[in-house]
Amino acid sequence: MSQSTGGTRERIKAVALELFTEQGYEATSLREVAERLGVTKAALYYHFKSKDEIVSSVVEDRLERMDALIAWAESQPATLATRRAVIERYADAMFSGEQPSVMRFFEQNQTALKSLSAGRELRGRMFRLAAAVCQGDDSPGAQLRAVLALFAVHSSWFAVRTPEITDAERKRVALEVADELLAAIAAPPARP
Amino acid sequence: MSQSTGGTRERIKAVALELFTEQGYEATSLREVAERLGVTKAALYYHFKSKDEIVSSVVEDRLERMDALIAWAESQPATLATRRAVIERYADAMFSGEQPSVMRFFEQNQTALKSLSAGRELRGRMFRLAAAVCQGDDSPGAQLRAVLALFAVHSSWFAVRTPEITDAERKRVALEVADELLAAIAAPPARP
DNA sequence: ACCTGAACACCGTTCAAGT
DNA sequence: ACCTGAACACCGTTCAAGT
Repeated sequence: MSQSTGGTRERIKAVALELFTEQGYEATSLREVAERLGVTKAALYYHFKSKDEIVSSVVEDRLERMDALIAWAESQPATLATRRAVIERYADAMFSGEQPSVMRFFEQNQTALKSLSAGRELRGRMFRLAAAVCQGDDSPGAQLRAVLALFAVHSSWFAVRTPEITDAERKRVALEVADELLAAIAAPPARP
Repeated sequence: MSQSTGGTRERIKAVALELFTEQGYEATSLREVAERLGVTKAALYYHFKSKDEIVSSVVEDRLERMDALIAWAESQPATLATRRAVIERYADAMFSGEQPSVMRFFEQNQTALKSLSAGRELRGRMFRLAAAVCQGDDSPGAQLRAVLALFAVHSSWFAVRTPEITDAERKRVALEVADELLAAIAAPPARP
């Protein structure tokens, strides 16, 4: 509908995501992005308000997915089954569609993301999701286990150095380790 | 001995570490560092070859500690007791002396560190240490658990949001969770 | 040995101007 | 609506020059 900007806006997003992931956000200049598109640096500012805002648009989908997941997680009972389901859905989201590239970008640019609005939003969502995962047990141990269970999904992308391992295998092992961590979070007494 | 540079070099390191941690490496300009010291930007280049090299000098101690720990870890038998001892020593190093500030810098600047020589060195050491921790079991699950055990130490700094928790408590809970993860790494058959 | 002043190429951003 | 050219203040780095 409001897609009046032809394809240029999408092409900028794609090229920026690629370069930001390869070289890092700060290390990639808008001149490079513009050159790759055969366009002038100033042209980018017709489509985006700032460099920061290019990242926001890339990360948008992911933020929405996380919001949906958080809402769902918070609506479920605080049981082990819920915790496992949340992590599994998270892993599904991370390993599916075009999210893996966004994911690699995220891993590469954690620090830069801190000073970007989109980055702070993402970080906030991670903490809310972790809180939802350890819902019903707010002990330090539970908080740490919840965060590490989410990290297990992320880490499986780079921590496992076995050659020729498939994405499916990475996911399986991530969930296996996450499950162990979650099992040590206490479930509150069942409510009548 | 070769400490001919009075105290300026050390003052630069201290101020840079502080600002880099607060605002991030890329977001901190050398002008800010210089101004804080009442000195000109160019003066910094008398003491350091580049901005990058300021970080290297800050991270130097830590690299040496990690080298020592890796060497020790690799010389020990591949038992659960060793894995636990490595993580415990790692935690001790992270929680002691002036390392906590370097640690926070490290957490804040993971991405920037990737394009810095010092950062790549640190990352390399982390992987070697993880490999040493899961020595004797190179399955994907073991690799992931080893990395997460190290992460547990790091994460305890920010993942646990309980107010008024002490550093000692953070360390205790980190080691508790790490121990669980390590227990699931297989020990090779004992050698005669 | 220690530091300054001035210059360098590059950065993100703005804006009047063109089609 | 879409893009350019030229300018802005700022960045990291260099270097001749001062003490």
